[in-house]
Amino acid sequence: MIEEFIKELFDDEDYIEIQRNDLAEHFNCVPSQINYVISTRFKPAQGYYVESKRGGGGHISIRKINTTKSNYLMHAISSIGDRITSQEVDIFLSNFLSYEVITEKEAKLLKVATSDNVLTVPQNIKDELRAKIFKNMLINLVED
Amino acid sequence: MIEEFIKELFDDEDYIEIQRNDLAEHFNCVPSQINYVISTRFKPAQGYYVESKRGGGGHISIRKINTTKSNYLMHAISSIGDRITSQEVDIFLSNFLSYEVITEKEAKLLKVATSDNVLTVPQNIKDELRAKIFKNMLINLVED
DNA sequence: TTAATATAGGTCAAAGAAAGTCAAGGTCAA
DNA sequence: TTGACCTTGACTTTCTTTGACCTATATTAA
Repeated sequence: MIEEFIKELFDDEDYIEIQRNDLAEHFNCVPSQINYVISTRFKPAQGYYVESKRGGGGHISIRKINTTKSNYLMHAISSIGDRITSQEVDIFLSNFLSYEVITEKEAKLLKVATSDNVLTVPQNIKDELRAKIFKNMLINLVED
Repeated sequence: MIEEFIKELFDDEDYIEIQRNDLAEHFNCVPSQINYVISTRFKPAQGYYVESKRGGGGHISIRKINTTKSNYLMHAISSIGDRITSQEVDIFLSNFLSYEVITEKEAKLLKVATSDNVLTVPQNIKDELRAKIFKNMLINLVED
């Protein structure tokens, strides 16, 4: 019941905040019951990220993480061949950004690490090296 | 609430002055509550520099400082020469992490993009390329 | 020019308000 | 009757609120 209740709270949003004691009272159970539900039903593996704060005004916040992001990235990675140009990287990045699978900061890191200016190696191996760096970095952005 | 209120006061400026008693009255709390908020939410580590003056016309001034993180990173960047080994990168990263100037995820990206496995170029230019990639990525982590 | 007074802000410790942990016991289906 | 899952509550940890008392600065009166 508590699990259901919390999930309904999301209602289109991907972030909610609850108060442990209030919820416990609402369900007429001990507060630690809430912890139990959260730790068994809202694990990262289930696609949730939980934070909390104690003391006055304290609360528990739960964020839905988009597991499809990982799938999206994995798909992109496998579609990249042995070589990639700087322009192609740009296209990937702008797609990733518009689908919000990576952050601005991460995009910048990816771009810089694969930019022509930085990769001062002979033309014939540049795109190959770029593909290696790019793919390996992306793999590390896939969440588990 | 008080934290929010103060942060909104900045509104493009990087310097504000508040009066402790006024603020306390506005929020209907004891004046020392203001001190509490300031000391927990506007620490130097959070990028703020606080000064105050007692007596008539007294006030508390808060200045947004260019986070020490940026300075720390800038310093690190300029200390890196034209070449760097993979082991040296590791040391930098573990320092960055312990000073919390970068996130785990960013550290992973930096490591991957500069790792020996990924940089498949001749030994003699490997450390040089690594330094270029590393420094350029770091520059993009410096916030403004 | 002092001395007194008013007007700020500072400190700290105690009490209060949440949330976290963990182990003991309960339930129930296989 | 055993194992997986759930419930409970005593105790702990973390964060916030409050108020009594302290210190610094400005203003005014003597």
